[in-house]
Amino acid sequence: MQNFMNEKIEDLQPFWHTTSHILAHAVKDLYPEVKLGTGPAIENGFYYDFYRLQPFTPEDLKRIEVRMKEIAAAGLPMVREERDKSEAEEFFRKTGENFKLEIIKELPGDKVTFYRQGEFIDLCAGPHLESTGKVKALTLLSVAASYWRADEKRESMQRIYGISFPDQAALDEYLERLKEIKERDHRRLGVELDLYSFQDEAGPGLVFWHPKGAAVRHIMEEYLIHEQQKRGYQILYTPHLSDEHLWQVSGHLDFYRQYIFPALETENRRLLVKPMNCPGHILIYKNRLRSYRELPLRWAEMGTVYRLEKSGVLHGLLRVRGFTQDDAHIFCRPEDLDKEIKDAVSFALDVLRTFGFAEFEIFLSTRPEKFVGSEGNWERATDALKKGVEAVGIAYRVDPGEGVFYGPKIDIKIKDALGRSWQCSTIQVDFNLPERFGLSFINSEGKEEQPIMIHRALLGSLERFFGVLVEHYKGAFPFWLAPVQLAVLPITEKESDYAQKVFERLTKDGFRVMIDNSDEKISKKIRRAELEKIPFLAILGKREQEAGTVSLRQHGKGEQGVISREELFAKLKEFCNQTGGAT
RNA sequence: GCCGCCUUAGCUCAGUGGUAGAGCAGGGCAUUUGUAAUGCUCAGGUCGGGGGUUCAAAUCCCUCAGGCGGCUCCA
Repeated sequence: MQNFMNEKIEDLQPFWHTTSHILAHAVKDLYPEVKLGTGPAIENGFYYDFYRLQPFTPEDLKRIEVRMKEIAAAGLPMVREERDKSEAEEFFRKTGENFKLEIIKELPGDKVTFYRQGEFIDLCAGPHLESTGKVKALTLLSVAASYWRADEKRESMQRIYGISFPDQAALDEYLERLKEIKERDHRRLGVELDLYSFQDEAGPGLVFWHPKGAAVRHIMEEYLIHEQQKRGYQILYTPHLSDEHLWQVSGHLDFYRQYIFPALETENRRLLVKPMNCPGHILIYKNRLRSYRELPLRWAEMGTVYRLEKSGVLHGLLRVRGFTQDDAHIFCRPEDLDKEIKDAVSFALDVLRTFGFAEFEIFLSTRPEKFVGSEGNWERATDALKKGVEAVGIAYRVDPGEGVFYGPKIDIKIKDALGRSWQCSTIQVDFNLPERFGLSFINSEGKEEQPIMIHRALLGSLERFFGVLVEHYKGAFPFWLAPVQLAVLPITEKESDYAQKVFERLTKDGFRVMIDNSDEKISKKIRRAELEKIPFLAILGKREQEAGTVSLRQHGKGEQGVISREELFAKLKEFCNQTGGAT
């Protein structure tokens, strides 16, 4: 989950922190045997970690919440107390709080601070509210496991999450937002709108695109391919399997092994399913001698890759095991780098805007501690990236040392309709692979020179981006993307011939149209089509048939009046060209 | 992968030891309808798979799979 009203978060931190103490207080009251971990404020609320053998049940949470409300209502003052470390250690030894003891031992200095509210005392640096009474509205949200000190070898704690506010209205607003997030969840909408599925029989993290989801994906792909071709990219296809040797040369077997599916043994080879597209593109590059005259080469592939993600991290379409990247690799001369980067950045933004996103966060990640290539090259590449970002006129942030070992990169995140951000585009300079594969071209002096390689994905993974789109539009895709753009709804059987005529004409014109010939009342047909979030409905009754018109209805907007068929075709044509935020 | 929870009809969910239920969706019939749910009727489940306890298991236990919430991870 992302920030809830950015501007408020800082103010609410002590607030949430205090509520986490109230949580711990309540838990100790009700379950004295529980041992306390830590309980900070987080981006959206707070949590507290507890060590307890039995899991907390939903009923437990209810009891705890009731007790918390009592503690809050009691208006206990939060008293800060300074203690000698030895005294504090003695205290926690007596109370058996071994996790607190562990923390104290690692704290610098010989004083520590406690916060006391009524009978409850906790080791804490603060700051806190002056009284528990400030917390007027609170709720517990969930309980989940966590490792003590985030170490999977240590004790498993139970982490209780909650949130609180100074008034009930703010809490209600927050819960409303949670509800909204749930309603937009692409996993729910994927089922409701029959877009895609996962199949137990096939395995986790593998996407089955149903006709409607596939229709959207196909439009996305066609659009991307077309835009790339307009910008001098060429399309490649590379095999899904290739010899293990290739992955040894690329280095993936060394540092990416845990994500590669086990090898397929065939005859005298061991084949790996590709987790990346780059080595394949490189083989094509190396297939013959390259001249500086043909650079830059911009090679793109809708490249489907498979990565063995741990089962616990899979999440709908956002984290899968098989996905398709809108991948491209640009091989260029060092002197072309600036232009190629600049073009790639503005290309990425164009594409993201087309899909309806208007707000971006751009990150420039620079050289990490461990790196390959020369410092001079890194500097030049980082400089090129910087210029590329500056050219598009959007503020960006530098993440020092966050680059990958093989080169600096630019990441672009989009903000969706709820203000949540999602990582999409990435533009990375690579000093590693050209070296490993010994790439070269013949320069104008007839000498061999190493090309610079840029990895670039615009949407990232089609699956993931599709999931984000579903949530962004709440399943109501804009006209140009909608799997069904218009539904023809005859009012009675008597209009079915006319309806068929309209349906066929629109279909022939290339629109994605369905016709509802079911034996239902028109209001039922409309309801069904509205629930499917079809952008336009053409309702045809006796009057329309006689006049050769259609009664048009737009999703979410209701009746749009009666228009002629020609007007309808013209209108739909126009809508086709409306990308970006338009419906 | 780890911890916890969950898995009953296509979907959403009742049913806690005595051999399965509702609404929606689907099929059929009637109805021919004017902008978000016409009525009647039928069909649909080896209760996620396997094993165990018991006279008897959707229900209790074990195990596997999948999902969910987190943790960790996401060069």
